[in-house]
Amino acid sequence: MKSIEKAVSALQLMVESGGELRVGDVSRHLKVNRSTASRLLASLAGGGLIEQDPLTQRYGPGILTVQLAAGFHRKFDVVEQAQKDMEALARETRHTAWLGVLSGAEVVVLKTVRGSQPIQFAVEPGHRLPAHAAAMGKALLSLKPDPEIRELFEGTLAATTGQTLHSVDDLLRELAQTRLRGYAISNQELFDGVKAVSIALTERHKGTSIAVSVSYPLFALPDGDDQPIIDALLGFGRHFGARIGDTRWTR
Amino acid sequence: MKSIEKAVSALQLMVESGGELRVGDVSRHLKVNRSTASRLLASLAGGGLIEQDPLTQRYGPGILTVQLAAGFHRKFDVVEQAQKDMEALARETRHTAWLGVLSGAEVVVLKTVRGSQPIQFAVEPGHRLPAHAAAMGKALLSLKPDPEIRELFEGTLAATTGQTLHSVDDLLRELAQTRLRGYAISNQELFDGVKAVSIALTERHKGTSIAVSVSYPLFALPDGDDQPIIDALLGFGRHFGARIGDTRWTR
DNA sequence: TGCTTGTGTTGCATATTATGCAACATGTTG
DNA sequence: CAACATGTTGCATAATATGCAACACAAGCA
Repeated sequence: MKSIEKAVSALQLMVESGGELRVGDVSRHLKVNRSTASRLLASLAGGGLIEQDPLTQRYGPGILTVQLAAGFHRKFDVVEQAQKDMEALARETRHTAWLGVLSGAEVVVLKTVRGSQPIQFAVEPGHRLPAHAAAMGKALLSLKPDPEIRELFEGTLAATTGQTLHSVDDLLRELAQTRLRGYAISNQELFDGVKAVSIALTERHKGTSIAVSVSYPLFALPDGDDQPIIDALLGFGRHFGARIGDTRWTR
Repeated sequence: MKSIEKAVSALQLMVESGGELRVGDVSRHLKVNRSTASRLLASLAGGGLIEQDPLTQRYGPGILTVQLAAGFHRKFDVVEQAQKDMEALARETRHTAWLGVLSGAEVVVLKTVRGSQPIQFAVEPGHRLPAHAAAMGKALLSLKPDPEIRELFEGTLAATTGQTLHSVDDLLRELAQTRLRGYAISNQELFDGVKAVSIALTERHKGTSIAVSVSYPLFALPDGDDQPIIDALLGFGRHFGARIGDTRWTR
């Protein structure tokens, strides 16, 4: 059903463009005539999925997206439940706490809670990070069997810093270590000068998995001792994991 | 572009069904063959707009909806800004504070802040209310010229209680009063035994309008004196309206 | 177990419809 | 004012969405 696939591509484009689309943008990126793009957007707008600003003629997300997202959050209501525990985690570590889920080979950030340190790294909810470079990504990938990982990452892995892993074999080795270690580490593999640790939790009944991480700039730990942060994260895992019925913490 | 319109209809159906859809549901409600419904949903799922639970085969909202909704909220970032003032409003009145926007002839609830009274009326964000029966709806409709209202409400108005207005003429009279009064009232027109008052605010630069209301059960005011609540709401309007550049409060 | 029923997915021929072209309308820039 | 960019509409043609079966699978039941 090609026209629907094009429509979804247009929506992805809308996200990438920061929530605003013009007919010309769709025409160019989807390589269709302007007329087609115009009709495509008009159809999406008809049902309220997107809305056209009467003045600028630009299209933006519609109310229907909010209603759909509410349904998504109901499925992942752990996100709401995690709020208080994440605040405690951010307070204890003084650094940003993250929560995300896997989407293909990327991690989608669903929530961030900033710590008390003056300089903090954080992104807006909805942002995507390459799973093989982010600590949350590794934590979530470590739940999957190796063959599935290979399928997901065919080809080379995109590098964002000099530390980024760039072969699937390296990634698989790293995931094996992660499983033994019990938590994932990203040492400047996503942002230079920033380290992060993460654990993944699975809701027993729903089967959905989330990752929670803490990120911290290296200069904030002159002695390089991040054990307190890891302990805090594992403490969070015990508390919150037990609450949502994660198989790892409840027996 | 009929196939896209069908896809959007399916998404609306998903919202109405509480965030879960099966192929059969789409087939029935859209009156298409199961094969068509199956391919339609598969196409939507391809781009991540919706997701299929591998176990139950049911479709639910995908991560893309969250990202799109984030874009929507950026457009209506008043919703975030209003949080603290709404909390103050709910605290002061001890009743639920609501925030919503107009979508056709309905109000979409974007946020509710519950008051301290033991019994509270509130709905989940994303819920739709008939605009002609809700106080927020009347407040928002009162911004529009009469002819536009007539166009929006052709036919009779659906009644949810015995008090609901059921002719467009009644509604127009009510809206005229609302404009003079400065705030809208819904006296048990939406829920029996529940009254609500509301004001609408318009962001000067963006031109987007929101409504904020306070709802309260009649038994909570034995003497029927709701002037304190109205005063609190108007106070909110002055504070928050000035902050977002509403033309009514800033001169 | 064997039978029935309900449901989701795929191959195929046909008819619906999505597409590019062109033209027009409108707004923007130099 | 000219030149350009952009959004929208009518129309003929090519692309594709659709229903019909048939199949696969699971659940309920005698």
